[in-house]
Amino acid sequence: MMSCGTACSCSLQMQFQQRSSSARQKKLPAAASPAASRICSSIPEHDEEEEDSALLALLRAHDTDAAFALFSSNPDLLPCSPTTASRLLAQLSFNSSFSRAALVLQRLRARNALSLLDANALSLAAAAAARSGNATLAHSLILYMLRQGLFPDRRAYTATVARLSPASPRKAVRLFDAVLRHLRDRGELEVPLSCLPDTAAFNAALNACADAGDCSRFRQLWLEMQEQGCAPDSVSYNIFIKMCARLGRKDLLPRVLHSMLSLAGVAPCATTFHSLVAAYVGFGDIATAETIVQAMREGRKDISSLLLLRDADVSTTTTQEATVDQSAALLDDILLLVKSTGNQDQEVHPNLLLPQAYPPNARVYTTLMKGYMNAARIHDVLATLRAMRREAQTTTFPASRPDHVTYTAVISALVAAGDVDRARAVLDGEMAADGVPANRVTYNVLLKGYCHNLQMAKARELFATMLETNNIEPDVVTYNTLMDGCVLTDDTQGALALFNEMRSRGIAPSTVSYTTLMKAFAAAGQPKTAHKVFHQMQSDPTRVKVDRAAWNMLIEAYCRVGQLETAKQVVFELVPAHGR
DNA sequence: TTAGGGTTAG
Repeated sequence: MMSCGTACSCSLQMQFQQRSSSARQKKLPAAASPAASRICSSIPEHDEEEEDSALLALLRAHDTDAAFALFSSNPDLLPCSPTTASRLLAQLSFNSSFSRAALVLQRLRARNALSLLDANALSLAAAAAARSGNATLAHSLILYMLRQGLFPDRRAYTATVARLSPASPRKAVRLFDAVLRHLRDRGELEVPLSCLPDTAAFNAALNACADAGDCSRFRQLWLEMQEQGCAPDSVSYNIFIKMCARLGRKDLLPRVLHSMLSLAGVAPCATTFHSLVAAYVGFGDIATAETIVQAMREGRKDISSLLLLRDADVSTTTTQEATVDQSAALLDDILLLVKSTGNQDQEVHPNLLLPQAYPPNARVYTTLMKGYMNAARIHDVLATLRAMRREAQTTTFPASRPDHVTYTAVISALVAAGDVDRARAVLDGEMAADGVPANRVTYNVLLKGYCHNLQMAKARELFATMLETNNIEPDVVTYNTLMDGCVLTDDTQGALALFNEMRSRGIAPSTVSYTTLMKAFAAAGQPKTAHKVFHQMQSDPTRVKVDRAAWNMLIEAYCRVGQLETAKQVVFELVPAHGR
């Protein structure tokens, strides 16, 4: 665990801090740096020292709140010693809301004083930034540390890679690579143990590769982690399943489970089966997903051989699928490698059993429901809900009790099937009876149902219930949905009013909000107003991305009223912007 | 510290 800087009892941490401060000294002698002299000239010297020691005293007394109060009450106050600055940031990052730590960083940066911070404080800040959802800041902090020759703690870069991955998986992979390179370049003896990657760190990077669809890097990392003594665990294998799913390698799924059981000796976890069900659902193979869920309900331990046998049956009866992408073929290699590095004495058992039973939980069932929904099998969605409630009541599998996500999935399926009344009945009926509260997403789905059914009065009534009776704050999706409802009912002014209401609530419009508002004006035959909205989107301070749909909407607005020349001009404007 | 169910446009 990273030290918060308050105790420093761990000798390794001490060693680490000493090393990093000597590195800093080499780079930036505090007295000679122009930044430092500027800071010193802005405040009388004795005051600065006094304030610094007052701050340090509070921090040493573990009164982080008081220290922050002192810091924030005086905008000119800047900790001038590395100890105070690092300690302030470390303690705020460790046990306070991140916005406080961010303020300290902001002020230090504005005064060019980031070099006061030691590796421990920067690592804690990066981890806190990642935890609070600020992936960009966490990313910059880790890169800054690398540039300064400091070693980020593994928890810091693991959290950062994980937080970057969903939106920018390639960036996440690059960051992890940069960290590995940095560690390698410094030689192992110098690197503090807490900075070396562990299985969790590699898992975060593997997951980023899976998100990026980067099979070849995935394979390298899989090998590299083992070279570094980090054995893949069940999470690694779950990510492997996800990678197979992304690359269309349905054929590998039974082999992954088999390899983990027989050759690597890794016990699956509940999520392994969830991942498998999700993968099969993604392939549209509901029958196999059902087989797994049914086997889980029966408490069977032979799921691995069940899948292998099923796979063998299917291969003989169906023609081979389209040729496998070359990079995806690398995954075969990994399974072979598992074989060669695994326990050679252990016999490959065709009827390998799971170490325990894995009863299905609400997540597994909800994933199966998604499969039914995709196949428009609404009766099976409802049957699954009934089965879950029955199972939970008979207490065989309390984990299968439907929760708010399950109910939202059911309501979503009913809405997709065009049955809003039934969807509403689930909200007021089963959901209420089970004491499962609806959340914003549930309401958003139902609102979409009413809007698509052109029942705007009902939509507005539900919107009011959501806000007033249940105190659920709307979000940008809520407003986009309602605005779209207005467009569908030719209510241009209504759409505009909602757009403004959203902004007055402090909710930032998204690209979809702008496009929907443009759609309203386009439908009303007002291309110029649509164009104004487009300009607003381009100059939005929250920097929404003007995407293809927005350009298309603008072109359509002019085409609708027969202004083809203006539409052409827009196209010419678009062409250089998109390089076509 | 990593995986894994539910929502918005064109």
